Amino acid sequence: MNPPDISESEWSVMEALWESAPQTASEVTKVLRPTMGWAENTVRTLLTRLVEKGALKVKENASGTRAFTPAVKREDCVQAESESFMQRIFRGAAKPLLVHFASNAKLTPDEVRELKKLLDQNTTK
Amino acid sequence: MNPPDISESEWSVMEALWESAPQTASEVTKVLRPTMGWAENTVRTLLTRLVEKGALKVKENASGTRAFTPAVKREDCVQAESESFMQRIFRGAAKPLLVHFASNAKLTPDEVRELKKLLDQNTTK
DNA sequence: CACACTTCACTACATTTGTCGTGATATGTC
DNA sequence: GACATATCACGACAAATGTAGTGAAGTGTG
Repeated sequence: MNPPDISESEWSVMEALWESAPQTASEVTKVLRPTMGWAENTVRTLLTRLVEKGALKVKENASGTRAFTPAVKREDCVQAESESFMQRIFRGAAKPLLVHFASNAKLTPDEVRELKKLLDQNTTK
Repeated sequence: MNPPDISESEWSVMEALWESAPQTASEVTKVLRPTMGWAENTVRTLLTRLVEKGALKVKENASGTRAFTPAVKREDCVQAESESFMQRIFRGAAKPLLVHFASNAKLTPDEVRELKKLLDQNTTK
């Protein structure tokens, strides 16, 4: 039910597929090679592991090649990672976390306005 | 210069020592056993690894036993972990991160007020 | 059809992490 | 001084991660 654990390298692969899916192994490789510099087999290994973990689904097309599609929603994974990060580093407390990032971030006045609005909704909700 | 990578289990050990230092291995064990259920040797291994990584310093006292003290500041480690988390999950962008946590957190009106103030300072700074 | 190229399934192998166990040493207690 | 205890340094070992190589099998091309 919960999104599976996705390692750092695997996360890059997932991003490529959340961005656009389905994609074959070679397609994903083409996308990631510039940034990651990975050999195609490396990408294939990551894809296989992600399928085993249930994070991806494979679809075999007519010509026998396979394409990969996310089986979990990005938002769910973000949620899970965020939760675990907050636990680990901020002892589960949202406020210190927000304080940390709100103090360190460089934001435009517009973004600040938007965030303040979100915070207001938070209160009233 | 940069804080070393600190794994999840290791982080618990660091927390114990940031909380109070110096402490001997047995003291740290006593602190962590209830929550973690670790054998003393497990704690010792983690301590040793943290020393190797340069996250802890050892001080041998008169009686030959050793006590551990953080060699890196918690704030610096939090900073590093936060940065890498933001990179990984939010592609380095602070705003979506803040949106995520601001939307999901349960905050008291007071906390909301405080955060809004922080955001304002952010703008003017 | 024979060969080159693509796609895969397997295997491999070093590191890091999580969890200890063993055996030597040092110390406090009778 | 002999024994129970506490403390350490080392070694162990499985699972997860990062990063590929090999060899078989399918496919398009002359």
